[in-house]
Amino acid sequence: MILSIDFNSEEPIYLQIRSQIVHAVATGELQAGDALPSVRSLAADLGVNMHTVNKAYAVLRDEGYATMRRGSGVVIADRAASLSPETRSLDRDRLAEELCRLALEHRAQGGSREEFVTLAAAQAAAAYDAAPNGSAAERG
Amino acid sequence: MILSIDFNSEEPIYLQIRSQIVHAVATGELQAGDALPSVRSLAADLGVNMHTVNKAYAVLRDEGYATMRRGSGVVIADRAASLSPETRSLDRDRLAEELCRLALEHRAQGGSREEFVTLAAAQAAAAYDAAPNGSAAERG
DNA sequence: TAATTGTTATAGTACAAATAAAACAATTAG
DNA sequence: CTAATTGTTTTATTTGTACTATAACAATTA
Repeated sequence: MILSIDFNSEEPIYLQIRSQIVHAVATGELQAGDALPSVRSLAADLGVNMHTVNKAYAVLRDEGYATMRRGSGVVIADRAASLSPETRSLDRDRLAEELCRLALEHRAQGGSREEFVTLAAAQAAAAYDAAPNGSAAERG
Repeated sequence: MILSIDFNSEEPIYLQIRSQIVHAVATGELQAGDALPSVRSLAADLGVNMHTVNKAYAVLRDEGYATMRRGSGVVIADRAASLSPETRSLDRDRLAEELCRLALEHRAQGGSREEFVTLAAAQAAAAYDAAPNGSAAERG
């Protein structure tokens, strides 16, 4: 798990950290039970402040991706098992909302419905192909 | 064209204004040649500062959605006709990037590829159905 | 007991968002 | 031509977020 920070990016550092860890969870590079580096050590590795990493971890905890316990550290959570149906539904609503926004902007720019759906399917395929932990066949 | 501002939202006011106008362009409620209210009058209507509206309009101008001329005002542009192929390609790249991000987060949350594609298709259909200016059949 | 870990507090710098008041420049209406 | 309207620019203030810095506190682990 190697993180790279772009200090010139408009995206806040703590969100860059958060996104890359979520990415690793998506691809299976990080799995439930895996330990994340401590707040202090990751901060030292990245050359950022301790609080910046702590904020990234706190976001991951609030989103259900990780659990934090002082003394023992931060561990990737079993999100599928720990999520309530309500939270799951909220996630789905947020996804729908973002897709709606993208579709509308695409249309405003003169793009076709077919083009949007094709592009979405292509990106989904790419996201579900990136799998360092196993073959795509495992997920049907 | 009625705009509503949520002053408690995390989304900046000028982006709320921008988004709702893009929304209107997408549905056809606003078309090329249509005039937008002046910076000062819209600011007065919404109860915000003149500069906030001006910034929203400037963003729309930079994105190719509108043209601004002092004395005459702000007018919706014919975006499809005025866009260069390079800009069009950049828009497509940005869309792909956002879809990629959403697909990865969906997978990280335990969602399936099929679910993502289905949801994207549904939102696209909704976006292309919202049409106050004509029937869906007009666009094939 | 000592080290490590997350947590909290305080303070300071930097930047963006929004507001405010005022003036300037180009276009339009009378 | 004149006056009103419109976008543009300048300067300044307030507010909130991001990030850094230092320090201490609390729970777990070795």
